Amino acid sequence: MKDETKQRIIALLTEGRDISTRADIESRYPKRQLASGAEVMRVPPSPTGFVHIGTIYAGLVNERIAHQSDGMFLLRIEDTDKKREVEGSVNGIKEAFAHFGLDYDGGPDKDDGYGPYYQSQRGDMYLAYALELLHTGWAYPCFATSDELAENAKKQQAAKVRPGYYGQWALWRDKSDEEVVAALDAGRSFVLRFRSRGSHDKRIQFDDVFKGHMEVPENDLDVPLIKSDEWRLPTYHLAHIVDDYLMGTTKVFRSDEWLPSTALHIEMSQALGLQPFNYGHFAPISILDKNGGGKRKLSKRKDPEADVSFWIKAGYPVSGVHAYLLGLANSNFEDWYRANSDKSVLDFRLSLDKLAASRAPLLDMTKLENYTKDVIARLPQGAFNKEILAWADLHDKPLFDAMMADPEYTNKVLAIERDGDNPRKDVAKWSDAPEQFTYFFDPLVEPAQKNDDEKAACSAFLENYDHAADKDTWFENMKAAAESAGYCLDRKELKANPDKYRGGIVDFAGIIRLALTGKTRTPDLWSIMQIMGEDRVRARLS
RNA sequence: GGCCCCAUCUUCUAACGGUUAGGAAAUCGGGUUUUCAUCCCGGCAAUAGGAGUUCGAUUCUCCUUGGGGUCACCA
Repeated sequence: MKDETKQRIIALLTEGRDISTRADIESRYPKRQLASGAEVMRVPPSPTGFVHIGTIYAGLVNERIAHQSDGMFLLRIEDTDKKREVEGSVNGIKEAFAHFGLDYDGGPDKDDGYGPYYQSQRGDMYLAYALELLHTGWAYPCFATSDELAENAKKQQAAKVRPGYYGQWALWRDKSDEEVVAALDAGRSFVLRFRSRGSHDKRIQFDDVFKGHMEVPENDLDVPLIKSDEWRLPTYHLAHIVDDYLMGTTKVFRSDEWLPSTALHIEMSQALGLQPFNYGHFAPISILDKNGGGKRKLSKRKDPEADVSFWIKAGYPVSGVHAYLLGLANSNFEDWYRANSDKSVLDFRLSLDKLAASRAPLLDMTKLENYTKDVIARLPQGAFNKEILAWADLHDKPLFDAMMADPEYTNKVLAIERDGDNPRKDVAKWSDAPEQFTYFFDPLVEPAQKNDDEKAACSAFLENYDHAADKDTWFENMKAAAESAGYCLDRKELKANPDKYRGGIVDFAGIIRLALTGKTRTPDLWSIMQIMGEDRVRARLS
């Protein structure tokens, strides 16, 4: 291609804008001054909808590796596809990162000197590198229409050859200068494509942080570098190379879907005279298909738990989520967690060699709740109250109002059986609050309908009830009530003559519990009654 | 279809080539708590299949099967 033609292409790409040279740009982004061993990690979500829990997982891993090594953690918004962009997504990303405690050192609205962290604001930089590639013969314009591309693919399918834009199938790779000029004259739109020098028959090697030594075919795809749209933004491939180079990324962690394009990214690095990145590919979190189809990637459509706003609304405590995710990343976390119950989960040191996430781990909400229950049980009372109230304020106004109406009573309610070495573990997420506490608040409780047996049991209980009694005496009283109502106090006796009794003390207590709370599983009855007060107890049982 | 990744209990996983294949979650059973939980103890449960290398294979090699990814002007 003649220089003159290249100049025309450049003029069209830049639309008269003054594009800095690569040297200029690189002088503005000097190498970061960091201690040796410090890692610069990043997570690059695209603002195309809600935030995926996998992004939080990747974010946590990258953030831990960065900050454990006194390095930097960056959040880069990959918004090069303006058509797919969804309004408000960036806010969602920022909120989700804030919610899950992923503090980035560089990111949207937080420039550490290596920004901007919106790719759409870095267009000129990508162009500078793209133009260099054009000059050095590593790029060329392609005027193919989508119809032509589709026809190409059809032919390849018919010929049973490997699909893709490469070699002889690269329509515009070897066009003459005249043909390019003609297309330019006709005003046809074009993309700038990479001119690969690789061969599918040859193999290249690289070391993956997680998967170890890899050997794959060389890239030979002439992928688009710069799109034909009005913004002239780059595709992911170019943006990744340029950004991670300028931002000083030391390790590129990404999900497995990027593995096949790693050969391309290595070739592109070489085309720009750069050292290829240190890549690490991990399997994305998946979920068990409800229709029995087996494991699959967590899908935004079918699985509400893929969306972090589900997690936030449900009110899973952040450190419990951290614990679960850390356990997914490093299986030795569980042992550490048990041995260090007094420490913050973020004191755990994540190790890369154990993060051999080879298979897609299944999201296990039950195991997650096992962690969150424990985390909540360990929470200081003040923090617990604050979280419950905050959740209720947002999601259960009646409960919130009832709680606020009598703070002293509410404090007692929320503190029930949370002290001591073995606190209750009834609450796995803040949205469990209504189920656990609503029954304490009169305005929210429907009077229980009692059958004759229940009525008899309740009145027997009340006859023997002494609100001022201590727990032991209270229990003696309950036993007396049970006996008078026809319940057996002795297990063996009950087992021997089950027909002689209405049931055991367990059954009697169960009736009282149900009448008092409407539930079969609650904290200790005496404690509940002490908190509720005599009037309320008598009202509910009569 | 080509290429690539992956394969241990139901789930998450551990095991320098030598272990009764370990732990955790779930589940089941027992115990403590004269109620509910907590807590403690125990049970059930796996190396996808087939060759090969080796004294010895979950571990290394190959094949088969199965799952996933990719081959877009999406990232």
